[in-house]
Amino acid sequence: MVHDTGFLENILEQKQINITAMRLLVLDALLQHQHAVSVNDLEKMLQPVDRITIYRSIKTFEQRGLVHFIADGSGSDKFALCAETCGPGGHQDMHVHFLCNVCHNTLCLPKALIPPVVLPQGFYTEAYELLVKGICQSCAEKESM
Amino acid sequence: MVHDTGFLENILEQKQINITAMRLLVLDALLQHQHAVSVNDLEKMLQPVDRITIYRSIKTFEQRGLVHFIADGSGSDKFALCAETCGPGGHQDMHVHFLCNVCHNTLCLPKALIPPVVLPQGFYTEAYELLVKGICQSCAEKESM
DNA sequence: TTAGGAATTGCAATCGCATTGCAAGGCCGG
DNA sequence: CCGGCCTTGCAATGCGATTGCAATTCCTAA
Repeated sequence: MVHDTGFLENILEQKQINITAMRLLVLDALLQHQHAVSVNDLEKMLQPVDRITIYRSIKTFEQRGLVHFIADGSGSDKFALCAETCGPGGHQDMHVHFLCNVCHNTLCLPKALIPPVVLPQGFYTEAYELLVKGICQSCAEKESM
Repeated sequence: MVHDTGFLENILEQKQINITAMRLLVLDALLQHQHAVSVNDLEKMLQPVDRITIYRSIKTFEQRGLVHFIADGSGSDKFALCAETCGPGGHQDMHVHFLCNVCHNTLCLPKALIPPVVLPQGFYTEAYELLVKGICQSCAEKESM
């Protein structure tokens, strides 16, 4: 673990998630990434930890509003830490997700707001998700060298 | 088949897709839906046709720019007919996809344009996809009765 | 401190979607 | 009619994810 245990426990407590050794490990691994990760990514990082435990930890995190799922069309689910305003009642991560065509990482761009979209008459919006594909900052820098 | 064979053949020819009996059946089934469909949907409609054939027909259609895939987070891939400007070179379906929380259908809203999104410095956009979740026109009407 | 119960974890099995390999069939040009 | 290519069908496989169940851990209460 690279993060302080107390720090991690605080995060779980704030979201009303029972503290367990496994969950601390999973959260610690999540915090080490700037980008969205898959269960496979976590499994590799956490070596002997059972895949199923990771799935269930993530599911619990999702239900309590600590992480949100991202469908980036890669075939496997990805997830990332939520904004602090998310909770058991629901998510409010209606921000941009960016999928880099070079490094294939998916990352959250919470600062890129999605402009309101005008839908045809009779449609009601409850949530939305914008997936932008292109070249991320990090890869763009490497290419220009 | 509910559509005229000549009509269907024209569509395939325009996209440079070889005409076969199976592909006419699949295309015919696709044209019967206003919303995006899954391979499962098609399999039910086309009864004795092998699932693998449907997968491969769709894949061919996708490569030739006749249909585009939609990831709506439902777990299974969906696809819908493309705009006419799509071709083997690539797709230009950067329109809104709407997932109804009531009937769970996904539909294309080509007329709802996506406003330009301002990304952080250093990010380059190549494509984007907006998935809006809510209540579709048809379900909204039923609920208000 | 200990007993009991709820929550969590691990293993095995299973499910669903999708893909691949390979052989058979159909189609077309020569 | 023959030969080759594209397409199709079946079987097997891969992979991500889920579920059932038993074992374990954790927490609380006596």
